[in-house]
Amino acid sequence: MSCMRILMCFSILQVPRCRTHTLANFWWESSRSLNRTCGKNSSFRLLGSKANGMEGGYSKRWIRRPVSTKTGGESQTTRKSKSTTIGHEILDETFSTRSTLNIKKTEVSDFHRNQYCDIQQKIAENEDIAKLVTVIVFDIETTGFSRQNERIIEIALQDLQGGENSTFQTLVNPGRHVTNSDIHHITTHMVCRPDVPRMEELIPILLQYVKSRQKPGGYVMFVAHNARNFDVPFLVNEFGRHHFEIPQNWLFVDTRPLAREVLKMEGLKVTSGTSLEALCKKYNIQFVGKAHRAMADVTALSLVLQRLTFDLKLPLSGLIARHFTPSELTSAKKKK
DNA sequence: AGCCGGCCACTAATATTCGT
DNA sequence: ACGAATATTAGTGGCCGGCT
Repeated sequence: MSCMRILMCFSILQVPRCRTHTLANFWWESSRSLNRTCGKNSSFRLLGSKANGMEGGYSKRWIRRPVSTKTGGESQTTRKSKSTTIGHEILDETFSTRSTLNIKKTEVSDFHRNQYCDIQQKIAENEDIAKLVTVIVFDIETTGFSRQNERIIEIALQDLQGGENSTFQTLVNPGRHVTNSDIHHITTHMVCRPDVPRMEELIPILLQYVKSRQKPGGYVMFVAHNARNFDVPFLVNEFGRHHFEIPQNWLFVDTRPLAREVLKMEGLKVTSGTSLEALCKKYNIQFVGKAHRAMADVTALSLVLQRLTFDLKLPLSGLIARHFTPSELTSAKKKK
C-alpha cells in the first residue's frame, strides 16, 4: 500500500473522531483537494529503495528522481506534461554546469531578501494556515555525530501534501571515507563518485526544490526526529560551511518532544522510549525499506507524526507553535 | 519556646536518551 | 564517539503542625 494512501486512510479514520481543526484535518483537506485534481483513483507511489541504483552504482541521474510519486486517474498525456514541469526544472539543475549554479545562487539571495512577517501573528489574525504552510518531513544520514567534523551523505524529504514530486532524495558526496556504513549501509563507494553531488552543489537544488513546493508567500515547516539536536544543527552547519543561509520562511519542528508529551499524557515513563524505532513499534508502523536510510525513516516518521498529532489533538497551528528557528539554536548556545 | 518530622519547592549534579 | 535536551536523583531550605 502506498504511503500516501496510508496517510489518506489515517486522515479519513481520524476526522470523524476529532472535530477540531486538527493537523489530520489539514492533511485530509489536502488529500481531498488532490483527489479533486487527480481523480478518484489517485494513488501515490514512493520509489522503492532499489530504484535508480540507490544501493550503489548511481546512474547518471544522481538525484533520485523527485518524480518519485505517481498520480493515477489522469490521462497519460496530462501526466507526462505535468511531470516535465517541476521534474524537469529540478532535474535540469541536476545536470547543470557550475555556471547555471551561479545563476541559482543569485536566485537564492533574492529569495533571502524576501521578508516574512511573524507566523504567530498570522495565526492570531486567523489566516488559513493550511494555505500558508507546506509541511515537509525530512531526514539526513551522516558520516557520524559531530556536526563539526562529520558530513551529510544522504538527504530525503517528503512533502505531506503528496502529489507529483512530493519526495526528494539524494546521496551526497562527502569527499571523505564513510566509516559508519554499519549503521546506514551507505558506503564510500556509493557516495565518493563524481556523479554524486557535493553539498555545495546540492544546496541550490534543494532550495529550488523547496521553493517549488511552497505556497506563495508561505512557510515551509520541516519536521524531523531529534531535529533540534541533530538534523537542524547539521543542516545549518553545512549551509554555513558553503556560505548559504537557511531561508527565513523555513521553520523546524522536532517530533521527539511531541513523543515525550504523548508518553507523559499516557502516564508512561518517558524513558520507555522516544526513538523513532520505539514510536514505530508503539504505533505498529512497519518500515518501508531499510531503517536508517533517509527515505525509509522519512516515510516512517510521516506516519508517526500523524499519530502523535492525533494523540495530542494538535492542530496545525499547535504544531507551528512548537516550531523553532536555526537562530534560536545559536542564540541558546551563546546564552550558555 | 524549642524541637522534631513531614512535606513541598527549588537547585545542582548526574544519568539517560537520541540522532548517524 | 558528540552534544543538547530532558529526566532522575540528591541535597537544601522554608514552612507547617504536632508534641513536650
